[in-house]
Amino acid sequence: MGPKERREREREEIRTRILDAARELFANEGVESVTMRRIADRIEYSPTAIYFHFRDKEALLAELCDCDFRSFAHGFAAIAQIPDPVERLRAAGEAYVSFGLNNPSHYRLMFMTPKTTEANTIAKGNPEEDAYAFLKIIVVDLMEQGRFRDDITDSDLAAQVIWSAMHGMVSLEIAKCKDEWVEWRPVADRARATSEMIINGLLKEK
Amino acid sequence: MGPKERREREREEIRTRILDAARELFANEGVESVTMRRIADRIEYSPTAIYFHFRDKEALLAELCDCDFRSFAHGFAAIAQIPDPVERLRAAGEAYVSFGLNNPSHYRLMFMTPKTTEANTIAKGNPEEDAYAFLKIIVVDLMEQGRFRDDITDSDLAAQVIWSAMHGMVSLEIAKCKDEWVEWRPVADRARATSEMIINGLLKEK
DNA sequence: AATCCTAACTTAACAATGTTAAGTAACGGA
DNA sequence: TCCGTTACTTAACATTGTTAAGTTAGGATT
Repeated sequence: MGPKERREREREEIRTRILDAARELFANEGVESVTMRRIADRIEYSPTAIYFHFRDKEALLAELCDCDFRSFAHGFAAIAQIPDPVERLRAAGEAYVSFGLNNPSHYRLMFMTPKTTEANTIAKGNPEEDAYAFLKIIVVDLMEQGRFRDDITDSDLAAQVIWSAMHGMVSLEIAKCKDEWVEWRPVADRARATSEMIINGLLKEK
Repeated sequence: MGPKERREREREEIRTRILDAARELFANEGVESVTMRRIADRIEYSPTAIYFHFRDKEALLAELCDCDFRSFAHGFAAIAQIPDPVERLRAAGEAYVSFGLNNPSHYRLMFMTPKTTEANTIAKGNPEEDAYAFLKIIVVDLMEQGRFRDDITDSDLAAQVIWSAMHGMVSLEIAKCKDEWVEWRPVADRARATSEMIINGLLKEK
């Protein structure tokens, strides 16, 4: 079955070329520059050709988002080696913030935009692809070591609260950094203070 | 100067009619339903008439946003009466979350959408119009009573960290509540846990 | 080998959007 | 009475996502 496989391969190739073009536009010029026509220009196809490979623009963006989630999770690989879960949590927080500030377009698409599609291809629960799973391992490690305050027993709840707090910092920075209404403290200071608040607020003293 | 004033008044009236129509569309059908043509339909004017009263769509939305910020801040009036700043903080957090969950469209526009315009008409620093100022008063009260941990001395930094954490909760709920990737705990539980984390994380024990 | 069919496109078009250009009607001041 | 400004309207433009209707090339079928 030679020709059939070649066709399949070629189809996959143009698919990734579309995704790459979209990703590049997206990262360089922001989400509003990602139009079907501009993607098409870049790969020297007509705009309609894209529809043969993706149901619609949203499906294309969803697939981009999936890739981003995976590479985002990969970014935590080195941190997974840190033995002390408190230090690991601190490092993960720092990495999370760095990602958001360095990739605001991606962060917005990933975490600040309501999704209408539900299907994704992330290996749920695998910490190498699923950053939430990575965080949960930290939380469970902390819990097993008895580091949490006694009233905190739900590891999912704890993980979600931790994530939310860091997300709040990053997303507010992305959405409101231009706003002069508030005298913003440097984002690095806010990040550190948030980390310490999380640790002091959830863990036992000392 | 009779006619001139009447003109002025009529002008103001149609202006608010435009804003009201936009607000209604916005609250009922989401931000993507707010088009110049639909607003125009509602007030039985042509779409171009709106441009005589607002520079462009963004200016219109910015003005809506201003109104929302003001009424948002007004929502804290009753809470201002609570004498104990810790209880006031708790109540403010609850009110903040309620507002976000009950008005997700407004919340998105106010806090989750990067602004390109800078001018607004909020009385900065007045806690009746400026919710950040309201929060800051709580923080300053706490600080004057010596309730904060010793390493926390910057009231703006503290206010921003508190706000971020609550915002993270609300915004994640709005953007990702449909996402089945995470086994979300009930948002009310997350809200309470976040509040407690803030209080335990920033204040002295007991 | 001739035919057909389907996969992979292209061109043209549609409807919806924000926005602008050009025209018009009314009304107050000179 | 005339003029000009104010407050609009109609028509149009450019840009978007998306679809309809071809077209072409190459493997499969008879």
